[in-house]
Amino acid sequence: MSDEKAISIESVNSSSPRLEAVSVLVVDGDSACLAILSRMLCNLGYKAVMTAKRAYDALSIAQKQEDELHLVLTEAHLPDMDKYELLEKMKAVSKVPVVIMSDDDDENAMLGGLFKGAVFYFVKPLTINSLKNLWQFAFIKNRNHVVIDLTEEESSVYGESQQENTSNEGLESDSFMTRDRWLKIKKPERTYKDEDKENSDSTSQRKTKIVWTNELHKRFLLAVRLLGVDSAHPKKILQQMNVPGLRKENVSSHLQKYRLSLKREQEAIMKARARGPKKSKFPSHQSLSTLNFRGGCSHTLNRYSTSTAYQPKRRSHVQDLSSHMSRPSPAGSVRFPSQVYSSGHPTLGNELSFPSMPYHSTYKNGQPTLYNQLDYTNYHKTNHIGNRITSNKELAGFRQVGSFVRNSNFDGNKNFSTFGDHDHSNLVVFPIFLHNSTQQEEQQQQQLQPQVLFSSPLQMPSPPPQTQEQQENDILGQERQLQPQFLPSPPLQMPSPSPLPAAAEQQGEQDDIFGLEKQLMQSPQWHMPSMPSMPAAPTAHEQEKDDMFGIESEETDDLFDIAKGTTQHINDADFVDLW
DNA sequence: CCTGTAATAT
DNA sequence: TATATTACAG
Repeated sequence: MSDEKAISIESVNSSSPRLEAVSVLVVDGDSACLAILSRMLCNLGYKAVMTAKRAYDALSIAQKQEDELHLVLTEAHLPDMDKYELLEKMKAVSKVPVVIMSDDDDENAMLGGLFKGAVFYFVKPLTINSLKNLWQFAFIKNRNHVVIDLTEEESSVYGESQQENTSNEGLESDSFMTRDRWLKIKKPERTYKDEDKENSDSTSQRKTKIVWTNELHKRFLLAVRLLGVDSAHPKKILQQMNVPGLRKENVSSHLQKYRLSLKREQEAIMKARARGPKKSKFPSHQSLSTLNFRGGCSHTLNRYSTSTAYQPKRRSHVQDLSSHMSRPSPAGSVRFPSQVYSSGHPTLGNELSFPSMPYHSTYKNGQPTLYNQLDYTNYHKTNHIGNRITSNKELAGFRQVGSFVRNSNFDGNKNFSTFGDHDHSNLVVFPIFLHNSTQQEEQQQQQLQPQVLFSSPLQMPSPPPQTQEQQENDILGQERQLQPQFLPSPPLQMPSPSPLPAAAEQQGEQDDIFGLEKQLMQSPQWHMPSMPSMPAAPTAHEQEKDDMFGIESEETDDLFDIAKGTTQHINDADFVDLW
């Protein structure tokens, strides 16, 4: 392995064979620079060097040559587009990695560029070595990364060891970043061995933990439904969900849990029904939820906990579900107390009514079952710094069911704050930005690329606390505005018109569901870049915590996580355009 | 290789 | 607790 490494390093110094396979598009408004750069690149042996003086040219080239183009090297300031605008538009057109070069060595500028999707930011003047090594970025293309490990000093602030997240890719001084990144960026190929040596973390480090917010869960459910049971496998689901940063393992894990919850519900229902049809119906939301969460019946369901171990047939539930899942619309829609964010997000209340389970009536043995109607009472919300997480009943229930069953000694009065994760280690909260752009930019984008707003997850370096704050103010400021999902009017990015009127929640969801499905189909890539940290400011909105308690403590936890940069969260904001 | 499941780790 | 990871069986 060390051989391997030696070789790659060497190849960087001399002309690399890989370099010869890489074609580059150089974009610079300055003809002279353009000429020089392209000349240099040519001389270095790059496979092909194209040039563009204007951003639009670059875009069209990228679009036409998507397969042929491996890398874009662009000046930050182009005559026909604003700073970084090309980056964003480029994302819509091609996945080609973009490297920025600029005179501006301001950290904020750099971060901004990276945050907008650049894979690297060169501060001019570029050296010949830089160009020689440039090819490496071409290999980033298919990297389905996200990752961001933020880290460092922060943890020490909290007295935690940082051995874990040493692999920060991020925020470092230019030179440091350059070197470090280059080492990392190299194709994983078979160099993992030596990585092992350098940063033991990178290999074995636990992946960032995502938080299954209700939104994400809904996304998940939609995906499952859209796919139909037969193909509702992790991979497909993942694909369908289209949430950058979400990994198959996440989905698998969630799916596993989801199924478990379904199964248990089924069993619970069956049990109940067998017991006494009279009161065991669970037709109303409360009954079951209460049951579950209040722990009233813990004993009742208790047995399932043990059964988990070895149940002859598990497939069965899954199969069962299938029938449900494939059923498009519920008979009697579940009526959740229209839950509206105090934030004033009108449609979210509606979303919540999305059945998490198989739909309402199912025929089992010829008998309609209504178990699907159950709702979960444990409505609660969590505030994370800047991101509000609202658990919907389903999700909560979904979660709760599992936990409930597991805990035989369930305390009826206990608060179940399912979202608070007290594990400070590696929790990741993905804030979801609207495409990493301001609303205005967003609109511009829409005009140009109404439907395809593709953007890839960005790596967000995490600077030390104080600095970070400042930087954020400048760089992330824009995004932050989007954070609170109090967007006045959901910027719909898809053709599909009419955002669901708030009134919708009063009609059956069926229509909505379909509508949503459609929208979902066309759209959406989610954006969940990881965020270094969120100022507490947005949190100010003490929206409605009318539901659950135990929020405060969670907040605190999240603060820690976020401060450490290890928390990612999925923000509701991105749902705006979906619902 | 991909799934689903269970067990276990964090 | 919730989620991740791993091992293993199909």
